[in-house]
Amino acid sequence: MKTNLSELNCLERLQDRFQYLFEAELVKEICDCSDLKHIPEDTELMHIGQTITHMPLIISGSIKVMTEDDKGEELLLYYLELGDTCAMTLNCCSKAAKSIIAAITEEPSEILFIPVDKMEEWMIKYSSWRNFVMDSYNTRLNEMLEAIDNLAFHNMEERLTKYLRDRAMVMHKGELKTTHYQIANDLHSSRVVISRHMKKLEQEGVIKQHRNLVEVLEFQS
DNA sequence: TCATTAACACGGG
DNA sequence: CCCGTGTTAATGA
Repeated sequence: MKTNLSELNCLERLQDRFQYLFEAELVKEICDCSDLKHIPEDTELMHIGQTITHMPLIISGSIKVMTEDDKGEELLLYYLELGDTCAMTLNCCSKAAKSIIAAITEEPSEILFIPVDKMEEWMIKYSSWRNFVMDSYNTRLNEMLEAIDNLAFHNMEERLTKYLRDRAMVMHKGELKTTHYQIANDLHSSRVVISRHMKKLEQEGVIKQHRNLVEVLEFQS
């Protein structure tokens, strides 16, 4: 049976996505005080230094979370998908904290924005919310460790392969609409190096290349 | 040895 | 013509 999600209202959509995660009253409360937004792809939701006022909850689509060095060079940390939230926003309830990461939509996404001052209240009120926040911390910490591991122990070719597979996984398809330059930017590398490794990966049969398109071959969701 | 930067050629839209 | 891609040469870590 197919459900046309775009015709459901906010409460129904929340129940559809989170009924097994949150108590019914919490779902209702989330619905009452938060804002569901449709965001086009490649939109910067948050930049470094921006004050955090809302926490995002991903209903559909995906977001890439990047860090930045002092020269403004970027590095991909991890992706956020359905049901994920950004752990960086979780520790700043009622404080005017500033973001240390940038968040950009990878594809058109629907995101629920929850005011941060609700977080503390719900932490006390709902055990499902506490568990959700704890799980998010855990998941994000593991992903950060994985990102560090990648940087420290793997060369560019391994990083590139992992990057392509991860990205195909997030998009749920093997075709990635991207350019060598964008990949170089995400991996904090140069296009020359990416072009060289991409060529090699193509010869090895890992990927197939077209202009503005990369096919990740041995991809499985 | 491998990454980066700059520079150039080629081809498609 | 502009952009994405392939390649080389020089330099650095």
